[in-house]
Amino acid sequence: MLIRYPEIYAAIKRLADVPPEQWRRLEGRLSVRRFKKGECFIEPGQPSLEAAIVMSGLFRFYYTDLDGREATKAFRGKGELLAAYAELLDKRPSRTTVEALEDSEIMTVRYERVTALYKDHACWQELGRVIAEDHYRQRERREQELLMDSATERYQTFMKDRPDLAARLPKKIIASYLGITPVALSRITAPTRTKTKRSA
Amino acid sequence: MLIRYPEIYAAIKRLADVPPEQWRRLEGRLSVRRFKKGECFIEPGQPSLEAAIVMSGLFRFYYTDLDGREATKAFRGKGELLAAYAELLDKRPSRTTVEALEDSEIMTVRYERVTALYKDHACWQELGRVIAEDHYRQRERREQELLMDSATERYQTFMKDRPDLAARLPKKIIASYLGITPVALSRITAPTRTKTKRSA
DNA sequence: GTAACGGATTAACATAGGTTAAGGACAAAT
DNA sequence: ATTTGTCCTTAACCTATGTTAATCCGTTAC
Repeated sequence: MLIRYPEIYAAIKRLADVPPEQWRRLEGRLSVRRFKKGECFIEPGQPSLEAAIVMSGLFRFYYTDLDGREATKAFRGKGELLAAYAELLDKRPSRTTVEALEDSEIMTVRYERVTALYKDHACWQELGRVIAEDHYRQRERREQELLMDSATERYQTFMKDRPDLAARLPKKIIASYLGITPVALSRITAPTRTKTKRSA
Repeated sequence: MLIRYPEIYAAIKRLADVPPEQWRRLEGRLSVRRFKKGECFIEPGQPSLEAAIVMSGLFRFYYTDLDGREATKAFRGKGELLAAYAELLDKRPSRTTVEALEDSEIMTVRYERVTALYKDHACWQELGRVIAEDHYRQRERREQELLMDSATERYQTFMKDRPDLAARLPKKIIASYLGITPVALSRITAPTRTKTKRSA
């Protein structure tokens, strides 16, 4: 029996040492799902049971609060993981929305299929560990930015680190990711006065 | 051979299913270290090689930026883990300070002693995974607060979730954790006007 | 005891970012 | 071609929080 999705397997192998015969146990459980721009993979209140890998397209994670204000938590593109991670771990319904920003295609698997493998082979524990560590780093970095950098600095960092996304995204989404309003972002990008650093 | 630190072993067992014979392999590598109030377990620029468990006392993690401003990232007390986590993972020098807020005692182990065990028994991968997942949840929760809640709301959440810490900590440290100045915190706690929600 | 120091509070002022509203550009729908 | 809707920008005004500085209090050092 062959590897059916060599591209996904290669992506997984980059994270953890999953041998082919283990991979085949998961591979059979994968299903393809397609999303049109604007459709949601995860909506708040839904039980959060599936994880996925993005094959093509782009997704946005965001919180919505009681007043309807949203804050964008992350973007995920090709080869990246799609899951309401904290909610999966806690088996809680999601408070997060995961929305396709472009027409997209993903491979999904029920999360319990993965956790069921934990006891059979250390490679699955390793995969879980590496993914959790990756996620941790992203969150920590962002926490530090939110705590210490002004909106202008966060904008500059974003433009430097993710020029690809900056080009693909409407500015209001970028503003939401930076934790500011579109109006505030317009002020930052306006040509006239340049303000750079939060004062000391 | 007996378990030498049953209390620590019990704490570990709560996280992952580490059998006694595996635990003994790590236990022999633990060393006790003591810190007086104000001393640092980790300082910026140091290579980050050790992880530890707090036996008694209290520690504070904080970033320092170029202008010397600090932002407190987390507190860790008895039974909790002490490590510059992202820096350990990346084998980078720490950008974080970990400072004892009270006279404290910890058990340390070189991080490589732990990673060396990963290949020998799945329980260590599991432990690593569970710890990373735990850390992830903490960061994600805080990111959401910073993104969506006003300083007043963050203060109220902190007082509700960690009344124990609120009682033990000077207010300037709490302010630093909330991402505001001591002056701003004083305003929030001032008796007169009560302001609660960020407007919609 | 007194001096020195660090933390907390308050006031006065400065500024970043939010809110509202209006207008313009562009795309999709009719 | 007109309409509609969405996004972007700009302006005017408002509020939360930062900054600086003065004062007070409690602790530690002398």
